[in-house]
Amino acid sequence: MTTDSKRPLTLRDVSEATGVSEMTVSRVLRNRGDVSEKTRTKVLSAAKELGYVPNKIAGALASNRVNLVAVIIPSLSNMVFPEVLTGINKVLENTELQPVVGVTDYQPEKEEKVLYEMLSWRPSGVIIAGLEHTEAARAMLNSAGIPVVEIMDTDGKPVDAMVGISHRRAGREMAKAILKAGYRHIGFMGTKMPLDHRARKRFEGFTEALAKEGVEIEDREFYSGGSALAKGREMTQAMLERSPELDFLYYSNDMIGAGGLLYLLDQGIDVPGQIGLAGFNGVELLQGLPRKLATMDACRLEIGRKAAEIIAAQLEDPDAEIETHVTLTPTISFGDTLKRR
Amino acid sequence: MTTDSKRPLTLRDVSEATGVSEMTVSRVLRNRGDVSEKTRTKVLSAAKELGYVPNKIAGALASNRVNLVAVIIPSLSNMVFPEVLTGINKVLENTELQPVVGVTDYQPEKEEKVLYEMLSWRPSGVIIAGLEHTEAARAMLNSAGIPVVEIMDTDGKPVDAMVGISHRRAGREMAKAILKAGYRHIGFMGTKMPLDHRARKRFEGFTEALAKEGVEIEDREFYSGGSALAKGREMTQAMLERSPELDFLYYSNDMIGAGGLLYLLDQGIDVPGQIGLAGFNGVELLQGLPRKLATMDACRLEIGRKAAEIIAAQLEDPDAEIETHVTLTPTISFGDTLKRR
DNA sequence: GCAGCAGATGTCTGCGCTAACCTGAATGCA
DNA sequence: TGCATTCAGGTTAGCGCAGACATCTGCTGC
Repeated sequence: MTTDSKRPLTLRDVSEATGVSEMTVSRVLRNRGDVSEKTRTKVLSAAKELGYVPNKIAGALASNRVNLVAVIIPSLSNMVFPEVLTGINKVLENTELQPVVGVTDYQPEKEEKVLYEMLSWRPSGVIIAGLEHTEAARAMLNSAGIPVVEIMDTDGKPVDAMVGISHRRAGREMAKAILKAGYRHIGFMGTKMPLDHRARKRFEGFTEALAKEGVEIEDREFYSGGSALAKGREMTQAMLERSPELDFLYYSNDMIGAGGLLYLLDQGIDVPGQIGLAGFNGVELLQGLPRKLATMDACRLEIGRKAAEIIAAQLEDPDAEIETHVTLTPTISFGDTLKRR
Repeated sequence: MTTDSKRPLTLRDVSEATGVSEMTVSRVLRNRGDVSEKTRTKVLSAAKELGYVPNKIAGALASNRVNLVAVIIPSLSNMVFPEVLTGINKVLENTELQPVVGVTDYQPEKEEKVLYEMLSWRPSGVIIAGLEHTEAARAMLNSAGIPVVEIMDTDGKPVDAMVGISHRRAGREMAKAILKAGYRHIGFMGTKMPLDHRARKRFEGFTEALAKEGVEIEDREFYSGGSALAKGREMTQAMLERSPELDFLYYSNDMIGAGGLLYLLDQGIDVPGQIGLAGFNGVELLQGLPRKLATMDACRLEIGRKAAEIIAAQLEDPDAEIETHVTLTPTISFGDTLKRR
């Protein structure tokens, strides 16, 4: 079918094969301008026959248009960002735009590097996680001259647009719910991640709301690496041995919360009677647990969707009036682990 | 710091700011050729000052070199592909190469489209999941003139290189292990995915090895969508109500297996005495379960790593002798759910 | 003192494509 | 019939950068 040639094919090859000019071939392949049905089919069949694939690099340079949207996220290894990506994809699928993903591993310098690399491909927009960036990164975003949406978090000032939830508020709300349910001796477990600003903000909001009622966290532990589920188990065991008086455990994510839940059930401990539990994220996984862990939905899909919509809308009409500061409201889910019986 | 100008910056702007030629600026920014220390620092500081970001589109067109590696995978929503990506990243981090990810949702037409889109950016290599592609996709891969590595699966003929495991064999081995442990009444649960060829091949290998010993699967069920953990629960319950004589359940992935395990433990059923269980993938999650599910490691990280190494090696020296058909051997892990007491 | 050479820089050209403009033929309409 | 308009297609001129080669300087060695 295709002839394996040395030199990669260009418009000229297709043009020579059909006897029309390169420009006409270009028009056909892009569905632009008036081309007769006859030449159109002739060109298309020749292109297919040859196995011609347009060179977007040349096209982008000539037209100064690139259909790429840079998406920069810290990690792929928990389910939260893939779900955001799904939301982005859903929206961009209906457009000419294509997401391109870069991963930063929660490292600011790496974020800066990835951003630089991506901007050097002159994307049409940027979706980037978080509001905290190096100064250089912020400067790049500022002067890139393209729509920028910072996602996940709205506790801060964005470069351009932002879509997310207030993690501080999320922490506060959970604290209030816990206190309201009557728990008073609270332990906290989370990731050892000084650079996960969202986890940090949740924690701050949490302790702040507790403090307002004169309550303090009585024990805490942080982990890094390893299987989150197993870590949740281990940490929970260790913490309860150390601080048997605790009556509530707040986990910074659902995975370790689920580990803790499984451990407590194993031990025959009454949940939520003796000890209450809550996590964060509202991951789908929880649906299959023996008992539903209390959690708070992080609106991941919706964040991705909204962010992509903002980019798409701004590109379609740069002067359009668009809501550029979107704060979604996470809903708390009490499950079976946050209520006194 | 940076001045927000209308027109995007080019080499010329930096060149004018420093008084040297564009070419010298280009040389400095790419660390190529001899440039005096004095001009080097002058150029670098000017570039930084202006906030100049090179235009890789123009660079790629001029040099005919693109540092992108297309990575095409079916999904991001279970942990297997993200882990493959991690392996790829680990290797490419030490090179100039950059992965670019495309997702196909297990749809051949979408795969074809994504591949076309990616090839139009003229990447330096392609890593693509699976050996089954549309004829057009195969033709594109063939004539792209770049290294191609097909990953995950080695039961078939690759376009160029391949790295993976034999899923047929994986299914057979598991069947043998189950029979050897003495189980005879076997049920199967999996995803309703005619296009997940790897799951299909495992299933084929599995039934084939059972048949060799005169055993047949006595019940089966397929699901799609929803939380895998919850589905595992539901399906397991349904299947055991329907076929109480079963003494072993084989799940096509660990998530539903874990759901099944949790259900059985809830019910107080003796695992593995009364019923044995096994999944597939060796996901990290399992480490935190009350009982370790038997499973088979799919070598995901290693597959990603190897694939990236092949690409990197071929690009470094196209004539190098490289092992291009790599079949890894998955190890079976018996856990606590595959042995008669 | 000058050939010889390496280092440091500039000039010119073209990568493959598309925006913008141009041309010639066919058509419409008063 | 004459002129405007549409259609179908061609021509020209870059987009921003890097390769190839040319140029110029300063220095070594004899």
